[in-house]
Amino acid sequence: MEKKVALKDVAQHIGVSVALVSYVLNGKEKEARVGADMANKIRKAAAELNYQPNLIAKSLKMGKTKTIGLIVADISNPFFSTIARIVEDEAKKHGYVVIFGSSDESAEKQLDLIDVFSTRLVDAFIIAPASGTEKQIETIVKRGIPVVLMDRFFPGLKVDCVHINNFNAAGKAVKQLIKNNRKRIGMVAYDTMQSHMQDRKQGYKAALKENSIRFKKQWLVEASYQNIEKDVAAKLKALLKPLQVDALFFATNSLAVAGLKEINKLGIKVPDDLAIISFDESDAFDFFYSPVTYVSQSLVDIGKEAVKLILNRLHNKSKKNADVIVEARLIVRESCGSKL
Amino acid sequence: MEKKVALKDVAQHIGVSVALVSYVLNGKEKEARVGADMANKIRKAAAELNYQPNLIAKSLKMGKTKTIGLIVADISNPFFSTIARIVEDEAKKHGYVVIFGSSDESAEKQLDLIDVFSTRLVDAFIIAPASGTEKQIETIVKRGIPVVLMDRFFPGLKVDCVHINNFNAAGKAVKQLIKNNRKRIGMVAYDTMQSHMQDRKQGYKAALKENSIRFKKQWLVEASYQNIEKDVAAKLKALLKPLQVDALFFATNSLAVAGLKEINKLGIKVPDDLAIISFDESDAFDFFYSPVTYVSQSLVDIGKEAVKLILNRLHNKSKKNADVIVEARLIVRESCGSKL
DNA sequence: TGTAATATTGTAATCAAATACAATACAGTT
DNA sequence: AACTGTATTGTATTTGATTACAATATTACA
Repeated sequence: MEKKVALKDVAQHIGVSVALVSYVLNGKEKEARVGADMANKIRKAAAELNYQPNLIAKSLKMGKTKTIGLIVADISNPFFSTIARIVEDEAKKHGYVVIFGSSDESAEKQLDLIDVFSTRLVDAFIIAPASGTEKQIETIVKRGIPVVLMDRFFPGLKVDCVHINNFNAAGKAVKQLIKNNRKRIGMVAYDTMQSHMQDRKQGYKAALKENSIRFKKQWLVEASYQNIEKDVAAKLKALLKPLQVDALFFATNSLAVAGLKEINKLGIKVPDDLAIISFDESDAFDFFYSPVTYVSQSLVDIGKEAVKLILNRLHNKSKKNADVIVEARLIVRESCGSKL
Repeated sequence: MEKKVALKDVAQHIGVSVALVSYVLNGKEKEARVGADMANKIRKAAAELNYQPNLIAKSLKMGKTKTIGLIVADISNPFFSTIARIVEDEAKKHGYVVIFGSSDESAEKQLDLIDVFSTRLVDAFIIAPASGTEKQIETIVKRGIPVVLMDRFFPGLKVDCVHINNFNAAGKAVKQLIKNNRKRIGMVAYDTMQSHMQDRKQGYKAALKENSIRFKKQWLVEASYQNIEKDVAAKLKALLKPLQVDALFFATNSLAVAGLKEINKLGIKVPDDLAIISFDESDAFDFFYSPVTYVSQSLVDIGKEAVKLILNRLHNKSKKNADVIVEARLIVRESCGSKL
């Protein structure tokens, strides 16, 4: 096990002060007026000794860690891991590294993660906030640490955020079902107050109303995040046996995957008996016997925009808070039925 | 923006030295023989001021960052993101945080990540190594930094690793196909020298041989990781049109997803025309019209064991290198056909 | 040659925390 | 009262790097 070589070692190796080495290796020879031959000698020595700066020491001195804390509901969910990958790539381009944490939609766990990341002095946060964590986000902002919310946000809270227009997206989906002559349209959502979910529900209801379809309470199936499988299975069964709707709109891919399994189990035929539209993508949607129509959010855009906003904050280029709306489009396939 | 409160602030607040505060807050009052009332006063002050230790400073002093660097091929791949989640949870239990990076199976990118993580002084690495990176791993070991390889490993290299027995697992899958009367069994794999892939191919060939089936070169379809989609589509088409096999064994879920799409496109019926078995899981497998039989690796075990091995190393509890074999079992469903 | 101006390089403080060692205080003993 | 021993608390160094400022060397010019 070789010991690490530090600035001091490089300096001693050629008999100069650490200051010089630091200046040269940071490209500040000009400002520090270091002689050209000295500079070369230093660079050569650093290379010879294979000097690697200690970023921890640098962080301590500079007060910056070049680290972004990413907090999502669950990194194993493809929706978030895909975003994570984009964030990773974008962050790397600018010398940042990402540490991640999964909140499981729990406010408590999220607070824990924020604390842990804070004591590690992450330079910024990118968060898909759990329900009821507005105060947590506010605290981060107050501390002067850049934050970007994604996927969800808190109306009224002054923070940068990136998300789609959930109200419209849901509306688009529901209108497509209506266009295909469906009149009794159910929705499967999470029972959370989070803005994105509320907006999807509102968008769904508004689309019904706009088309003079009277919303029925039992059409809205709400599952808890903590046990999707069981909740969806049980509550959906109640709605589908006997069949009280002719179409279903799923608020997320996880809900859809759970729901489609139950639909298969009940032997309901898509789209003839029941038309389907979901939010987000899934490999499963491509292989369902009736390829699933879905609202596609550009995860690439979400990830890229999130990092862009964070970098703007970090470089003080932004004044007031940004609210970036990312595109969402309906990918129409068999599952939503057809006009006739 | 409030300034951070440091040890010094707490000390000044009650007029004592930082040493005392440090001892007390680290639970070393006994060793340092700090008076009981003093200790209480300090704890109270720390709480009042909401003191949060600066882990960066601590890391510098202690030479430990309580951080694990996780390097996988692609964090957006559910196989790896699922493991990442397990690693995250296990690591958190022990006060560790995870930073991640995706190598895209590129040796160069992987080296980059290792360098970046090294300068940040991660305490340990968990890596699913890209092809041809044995030297990189060796270097880490030489530097005395704990590493655990997962999913893949390098025969002969002395490092801790966690993986399934790929040879046997592949054999099990192929034998199942043979049991179901398939005689012309193809395999779709990656064209890499990585041990896990080689073992799967060898297991496949051995199973054929053991059953007196003569392997034909064209049965083995090899795709490059860089463009799965096109490679699989093109090469599989060559094998399936006209149909030269009556069964296909996919070496990973990504390959299977790409392959199944092509199979659908070609209108080949599973399992009647073609029986299917894949490695790993996927939501897609559940929804394919003929539910896909697959080799299930326990990702939970892989993740947990990886962290366990790392912690052992970090606590010097381990002497020689461990080689943990995780269970893999065949989940038999429709796609692999039946006996008659 | 003396002095000012400029070019180079070194010194030392700083970041926040840990800790070896020093220092002081106080009680008990003779 | 002087001394020893233990109980408490403080001082100062260390970690590796950055950087303001000080110091020295060199060159230019009168």
